[in-house]
Amino acid sequence: MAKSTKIASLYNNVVVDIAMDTMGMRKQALVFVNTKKSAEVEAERIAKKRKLEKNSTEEYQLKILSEEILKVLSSPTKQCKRLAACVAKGTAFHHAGLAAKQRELVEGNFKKGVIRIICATPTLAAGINLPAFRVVIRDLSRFEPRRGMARIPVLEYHQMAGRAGRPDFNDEYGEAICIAQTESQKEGIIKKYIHGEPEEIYSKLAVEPVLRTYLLSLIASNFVNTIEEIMDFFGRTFYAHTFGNTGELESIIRRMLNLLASWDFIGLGNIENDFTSADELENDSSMIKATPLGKRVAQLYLDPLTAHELIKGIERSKELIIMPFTLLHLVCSALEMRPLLRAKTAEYETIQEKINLYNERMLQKEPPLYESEYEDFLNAIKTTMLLDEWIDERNEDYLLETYSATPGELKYKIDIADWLLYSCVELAKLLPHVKFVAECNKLRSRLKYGAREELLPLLKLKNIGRIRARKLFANRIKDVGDVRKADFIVLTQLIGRATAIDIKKQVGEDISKLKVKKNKRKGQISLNDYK
DNA sequence: GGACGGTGAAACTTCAGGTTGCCTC
DNA sequence: GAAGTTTCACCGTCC
Repeated sequence: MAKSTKIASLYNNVVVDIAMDTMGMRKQALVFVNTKKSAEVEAERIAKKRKLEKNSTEEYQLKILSEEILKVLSSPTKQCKRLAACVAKGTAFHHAGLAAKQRELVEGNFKKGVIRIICATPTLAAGINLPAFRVVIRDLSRFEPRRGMARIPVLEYHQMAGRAGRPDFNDEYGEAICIAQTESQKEGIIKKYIHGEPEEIYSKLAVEPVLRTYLLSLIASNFVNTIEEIMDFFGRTFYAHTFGNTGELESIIRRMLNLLASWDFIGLGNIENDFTSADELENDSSMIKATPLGKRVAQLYLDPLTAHELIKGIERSKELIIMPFTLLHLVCSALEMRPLLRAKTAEYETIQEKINLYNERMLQKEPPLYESEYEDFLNAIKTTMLLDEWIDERNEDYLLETYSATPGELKYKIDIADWLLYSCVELAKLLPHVKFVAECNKLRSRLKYGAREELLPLLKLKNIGRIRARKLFANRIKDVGDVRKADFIVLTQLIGRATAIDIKKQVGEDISKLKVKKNKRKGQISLNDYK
């Protein structure tokens, strides 16, 4: 049923008007925008206009939540402070740059009705089930690298608009609102998004990294072992179904087989490793098998090209001193790490200095200047610098200011780097390169905690992260043995009573035998208590 | 006259997201 | 392509 709603224009901004109107109805809204920055700015704009009743339950609830959000990281970033300030007014922004815990809090408290408005990038529409009475789609276009500003797909519009209405909360209907600046824009939106057909779904199989990954895993799992079987298999895929003609696919497959063979990931079934090109095969029914290396690559779900580059790096490292920076650079050069941080013109000098510093020891070679890959190379170095500073114990706030890398993005990069380093370990075991395995494992621990090497012994203890470990280390408690020897009072002063008891227990000391009495004043212990 | 603050136009900068692996000391 | 941010010129006010 068509229903028209008039919303008063009071704030000189359509989104703020709609948001205030929604809250006035005691309902909730989701606002979708096309950049992370816009999500933050829009949430702040609404928050500034929101007036809460003084000393109300709502104000109190939001204050508590706001404080919780601020405390998520040990040192709050500018982003944390902005989010906390918004939440104090019942609005929030939501995008992939948030710390995981903050996302959870925002989502959970929107579901509970504590947060009334969320301004979000499409993250929210994709996976999470967060319905709201109103959905405001402010931006229907988005910047795309080679195309400039492009209209978003109809399917994506449906994803967002579909969040409108909460039947569980007795909403009889929901409202999805698009913002148009002009009358002609309005007509365009109605034509494309309201009455238009969604796009066809197409197969991504012909994208080379996907194809070579599947090709290798099909061979490695012995699902297909001859060119005939391979062609037959791909002939029955959705890709072939959509495009009909498999001629193009077939030529790509043959090219991929040649590559896999030249990288030693596949070989002939009877005598392993004895062909370097699929063109050498006598016929299409020759038995093709994965080599042990190829099998491992397939098990790791690695793109064979990435695996090949990693292997080259591992081989190269045999003649070099392996350093954390060069290891990180090796994984940052992999396709899986993209999108990389973008090197800005003003940063070229600092980046160049890093390159000069490590140049001779780099596991990935520097491409020639002025070639198209050079920009990627600089971006990879900048991403490496971010991770290198992280393992040098820089905090999230510094990293956000220096690299514009939000806590959420940092976490994502760390996860992928960890997976690639794990892959390096597995590949290096097969090559074999023992020293490389050890260095990778050490680096993985440092990456996990964001700590220097000297803290690793302490980080093995549960409930000890980089902050507490650094405190202990600064007080000459440097490993498990030192923890065992350490005075309980000193430990308590450094990391708090509960954690002190906990880690003493972990190193095999039963603290209850130490007759520790709690002082009247909370958490404090006097010398007399410790006998 | 100079320091300071406010304002607005012009120039500049930046742009969503998030699968896979595993046993390990 | 457009939103958001930064920079800078300009103006008014105050001491």
